[in-house]
Amino acid sequence: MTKALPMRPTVVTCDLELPATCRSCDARSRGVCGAMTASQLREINRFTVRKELRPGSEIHAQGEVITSYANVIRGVVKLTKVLEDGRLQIVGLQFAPDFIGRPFATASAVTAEAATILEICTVPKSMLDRLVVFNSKLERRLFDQILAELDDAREWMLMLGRKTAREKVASFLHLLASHAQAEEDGPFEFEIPLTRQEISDFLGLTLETVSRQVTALRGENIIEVFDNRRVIVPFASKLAAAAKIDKA
Amino acid sequence: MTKALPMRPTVVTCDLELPATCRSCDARSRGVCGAMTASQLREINRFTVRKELRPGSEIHAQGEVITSYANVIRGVVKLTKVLEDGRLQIVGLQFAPDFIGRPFATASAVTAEAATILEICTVPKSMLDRLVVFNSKLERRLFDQILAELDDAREWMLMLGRKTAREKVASFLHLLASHAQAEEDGPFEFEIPLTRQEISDFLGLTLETVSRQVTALRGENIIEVFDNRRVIVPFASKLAAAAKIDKA
DNA sequence: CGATGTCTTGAAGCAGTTCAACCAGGGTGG
DNA sequence: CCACCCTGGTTGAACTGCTTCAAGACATCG
Repeated sequence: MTKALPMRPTVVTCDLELPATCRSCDARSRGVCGAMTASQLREINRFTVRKELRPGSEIHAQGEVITSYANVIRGVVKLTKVLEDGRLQIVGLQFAPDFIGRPFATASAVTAEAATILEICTVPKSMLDRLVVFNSKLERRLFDQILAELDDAREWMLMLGRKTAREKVASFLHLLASHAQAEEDGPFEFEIPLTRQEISDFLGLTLETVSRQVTALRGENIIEVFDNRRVIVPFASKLAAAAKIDKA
Repeated sequence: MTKALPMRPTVVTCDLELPATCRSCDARSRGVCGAMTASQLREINRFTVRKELRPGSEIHAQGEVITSYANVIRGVVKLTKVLEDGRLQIVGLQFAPDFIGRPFATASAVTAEAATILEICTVPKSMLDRLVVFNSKLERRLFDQILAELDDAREWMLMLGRKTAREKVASFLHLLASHAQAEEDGPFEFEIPLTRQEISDFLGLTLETVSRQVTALRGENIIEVFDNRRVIVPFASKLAAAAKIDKA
């Protein structure tokens, strides 16, 4: 897999050798691309495609054959499952620089869809599958990502099965808050990337209940809300308490 | 993995070279041990410990440091998470020959506990962690197991968030049924390995609701029940319909 | 035999759903 | 520029599916 470069004997990693699109990309430092050498990135870069998607557009559907993977560059992806009668549940949310796609599987068990304006970097499945075989570091990164998704899924099972509507909404806001900034108890602000309907599909509630609980949390000064989407959390600890986050 | 003949000098895999305990073990054919050579199994076998646990005894607790992995030989393991006030949710069920333990993590995010009389084969974490580095086939098996657990977790998220009590109970019975036998629509029988309380902890219900729904399903001739634990399903398709199993 | 644990059944209560009305912002076109 | 509609959100009132509380059935066990 190592690829020789024009007139340079030693293989070294240098930003200048990186593809232009990779240089400033978050996926290289914190995502799966960080497991690849400059030469591998240059190789793979010839097949990657950057895409910008509008909210609601589908990346792949439940049951569909997967032909490519992708990395989230900017925006939020929602993973959903539906019953035949149309009942829908969001089973995962992915933020930059998360990896989209189930390694080794041919068909997807979930629908992946842009929740916000979304920028992704797609790569043909066959390409990455081949690379994984030789690059154990890359396989390990993918493994770590899936393990994190499993931990998240189980955390949400606890939320779905045992928390009240109020706790569910607080848990959701806490999740977004923890993505918006690192731990610390000062006041801070973030944007909700989902509609009330989508939040309810994530929490196993109705949109009316979500709306009522947001209003309730606002009434208790646990959050402030502007323009329906912008949230200010004066004390992260109060939000965490309302969410009954489990300390594992 | 190629299997060979007696009286040869080269290192090949032969049942006779296998540790006695491994010879008839299901984990070797269908579980992670299948990814190891006879010599690796002999090596690792010096550190493995077979244990028989009674229902309710703990394998490891939520937040506890993990020092060993294990394989389920016989029985059922439940993975649980609890909130501080004691509310509990089962977030995973493991059957033979599943692997117990989160690779690479130092602490467990869940409690693992015997749900039935349980036989497991434990191995020190450091031992297996070292082996994984050199055996990519083994890593791949672990990866596949985790991917299956993720798919299960998401399936259950849909159930927890969007199904009715009746559908939840039917889904649970369907899950057990599919473990008891392969697909086919004839009548068949299996045993429920959990108490009503545990079923409710799995489905996000109360034990009373579970009891009522079991009674209701029995009244509709979708299932027959003997001694509270033994179930006969006359038509698997009727159970699947009641469970609203999603076709992905 | 009482004691204990698991399960069932009944009746009352309530958290969250359902149905419906209304509000605010943002196009769009006459 | 205003009337119009459309989408997303809020709020109210009635309803209901599940929970809660309570009692009783059944089996096992010292």
